[in-house]
Amino acid sequence: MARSKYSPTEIERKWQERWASEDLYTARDDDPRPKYYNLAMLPYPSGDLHIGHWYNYTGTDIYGRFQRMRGFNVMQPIGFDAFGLPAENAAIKNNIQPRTWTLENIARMRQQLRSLGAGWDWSREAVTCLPEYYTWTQWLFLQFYKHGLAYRTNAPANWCPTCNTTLANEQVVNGTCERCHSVVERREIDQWLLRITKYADELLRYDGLDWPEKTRLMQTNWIGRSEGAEIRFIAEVPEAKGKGSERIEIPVFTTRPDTIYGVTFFVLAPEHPLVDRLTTPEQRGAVEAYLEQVRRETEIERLSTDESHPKTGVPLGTFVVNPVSGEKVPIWIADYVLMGYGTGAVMGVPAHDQRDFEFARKFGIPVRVVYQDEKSTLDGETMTEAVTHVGHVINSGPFDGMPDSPETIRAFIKRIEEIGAGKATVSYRLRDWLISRQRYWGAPIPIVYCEDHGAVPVPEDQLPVVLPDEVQFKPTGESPLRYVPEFLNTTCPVCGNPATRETDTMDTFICSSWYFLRYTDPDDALHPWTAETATKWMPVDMYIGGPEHATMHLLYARFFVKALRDMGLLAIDEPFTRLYHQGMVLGPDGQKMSKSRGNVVAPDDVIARYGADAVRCYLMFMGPFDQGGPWNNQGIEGVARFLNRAWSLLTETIEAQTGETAEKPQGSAAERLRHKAIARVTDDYAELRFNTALAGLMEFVNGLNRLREEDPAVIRDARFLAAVDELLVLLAPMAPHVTEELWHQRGHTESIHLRPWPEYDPALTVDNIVTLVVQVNGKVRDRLEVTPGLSDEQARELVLARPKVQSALEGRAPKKFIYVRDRNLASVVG
RNA sequence: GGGGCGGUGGUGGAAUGGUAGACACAGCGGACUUAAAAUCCGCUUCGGCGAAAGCCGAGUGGGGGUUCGAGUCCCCCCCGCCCUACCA
Repeated sequence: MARSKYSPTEIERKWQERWASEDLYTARDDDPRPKYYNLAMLPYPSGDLHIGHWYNYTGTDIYGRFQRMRGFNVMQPIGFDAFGLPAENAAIKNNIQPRTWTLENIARMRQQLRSLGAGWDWSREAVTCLPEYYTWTQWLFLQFYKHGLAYRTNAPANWCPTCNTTLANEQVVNGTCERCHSVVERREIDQWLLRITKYADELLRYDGLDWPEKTRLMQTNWIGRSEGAEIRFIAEVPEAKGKGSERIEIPVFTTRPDTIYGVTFFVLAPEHPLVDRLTTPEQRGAVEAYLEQVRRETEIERLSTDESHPKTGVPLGTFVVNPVSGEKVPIWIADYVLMGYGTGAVMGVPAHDQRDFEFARKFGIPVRVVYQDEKSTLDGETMTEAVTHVGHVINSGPFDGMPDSPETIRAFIKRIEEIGAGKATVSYRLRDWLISRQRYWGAPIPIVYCEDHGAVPVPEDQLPVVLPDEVQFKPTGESPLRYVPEFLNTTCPVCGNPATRETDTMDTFICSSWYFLRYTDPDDALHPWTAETATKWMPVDMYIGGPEHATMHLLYARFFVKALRDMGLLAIDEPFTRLYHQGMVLGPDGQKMSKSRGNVVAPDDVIARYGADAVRCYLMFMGPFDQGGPWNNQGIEGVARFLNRAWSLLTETIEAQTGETAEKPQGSAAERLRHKAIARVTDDYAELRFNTALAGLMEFVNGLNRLREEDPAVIRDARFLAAVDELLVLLAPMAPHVTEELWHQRGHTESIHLRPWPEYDPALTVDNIVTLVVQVNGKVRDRLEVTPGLSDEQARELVLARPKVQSALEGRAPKKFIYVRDRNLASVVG
């Protein structure tokens, strides 16, 4: 018998073209079915789609296809996050325009994205580096500015000396640049920030979000909300020449105002603005030496992997007065106090804070206990570590005897407020979002500087501020745009006098903070999105991407949506209703893939050899989708074999249809296999358990082949044919090309991907003979074939009559008999 | 230091408190073939007994507990990975 052979390459090309020409995956805004916005994180166009992209997009696509078959109007767009540093680095290295480099990469990656056979809605594609996109990025910046959410300030910035640019806190990893790993320095620079801190509290709420616990926790920790008090200590400025002494108040932030009687010293961050004024002439030399040391050592220390850095510091020679106890304690500076958190000043309570304790012990500062345990064993002289929560208050005047509790803290705050020394307050770890980049390849910040009018926003009708193509890349530390006179020089929108443009560009995370909105209507030339379609499609129902974006992109996008809502531009609170993180595909050696290890698997090669369907299936079969796993070159062979077996089963069954049907006993077995497969596979798809879904489909195929072995004529039984048809439908999300091909060979003219998802009959998922497992005293001792659903009495009688059960009981009478009908299990205790 | 995830055959991994190892990979044996590839069939947790069907024992990082029954739940310990890190 001449049989067609499964040759994926041909089939896949054919169907990809056909789907494109029929707009099969173009989501219509006026479709009456319920919408489903199925989103994958958009790629950066680095040049080639790597296996991680394939993994992410295969899972996303399978899920989208499943939802489409379940009756949803699925919108599954794709685009490119196309601004960013690599384009500029490539420009410098290869003497090619960043724009050219990027667009060429995009062209190549579009082909690769197509070769995956995913149901992308290409009509909605967005490319963030094109003026029709970034004009709206700039417009959004102006809205943030208008609403007081964008501001410019001179503040210390993370500076990467190699990339010659500032970095956001999120881009600093272990004190080094996340991209080039140079040690990050601190510099004072004028820069733009977005006021994300205004939304800190709301960002801590995840109402209605189906997000991984881990990701929510990471965001919560990143935001780092601490309740406490701001307390003003009073310092005396040393007498300057010709002036008398002066008293100034220095606020500290503390979460433990209840330990204020335990303060034995006071510490400022080295960068604190009052350090200079509070240094006595005697200490000036030592202080300046220390400041120099901190500047030199901080970054090196941050690099060191030492668990605890030894505490360093130096006294200023001046003192502060504790506003509650009236006591005078010395002021120090130390680099364990950070200018960027709280107020940059802390009250030192060594007995009850471990960092303060280490500092005090090192410099011989007294340790005063203000919380005592029941047995009064705490002694400031002898204790070896700080004790944070214990017993009751002592040495604290009117507060003595109060327990370690939130009420006690409130009592202290009340007292502090009464004497006018401070107030209850909340501090966050989260800082405002620094968005200025001294780089060329990004969206220009639409601001003009005028001598008379300062920073003036570019009028909206003059957008976009177009990025010029011809620039020189010089390692100056400034944006190359500064050296393009046609760009730099302009006129003030207010007075018309000569003015200069802002030459910094925006952090690319801005571009990716709203792209999911642009997808809802990417052709709108008059708005960033159309209210009506955005309302229809948002929020995103399922968002799939890597967990590494937890504290950056995913937090920024939430902030954007909340801010835009408050500006009246959106009517939703959250962008992504359900979030899912795929795992990582490792090299065959179980290690992270990297060029230096030589364990990189190139998707294009594998597809050329096995076809996209096999690659898709294998990626999903490797392990749980959220865990990933090592790539195994033999593993994909197994999956390819499975697709071949399915192909043969299908083509042979189709060919065997002669018009005559055969009613065979195996037909009803085929029907049961079919209903069981539907039940199992549907659940697995819904929970993104693609590995077990595929295992279920393999069992389905193996089962049908076994029936065929028993009686080859079964393939003309209508129930067998129905089972084989169902196999195609169930496999379609995973292997879209081969199933489409066979579906048409089967005689259908409409795409299999528009089929409704099948239902199953629970009654038909039950076998008519089941194995009853018998445990005696907890050990499996016997198995017997029975019809399901025996009564307790029937089961008891059958089981106790079994010789193996008898011998296991060794003549004892059964004390207890448990029959679990649903589990087909009996347990005898004797 | 803090937080999270995980530890199951030679390998990747299955397993609503109910037959541990589904489904695959690799391996071994066999069929087909002049031969090989491909394909198909069988075996494959470990130890012991048996000619075999099979039987007995152990077994999910280690120790304890709850339960008729624990990979799964509880307590203690060990190991690995990821994130985070002087946040007052």
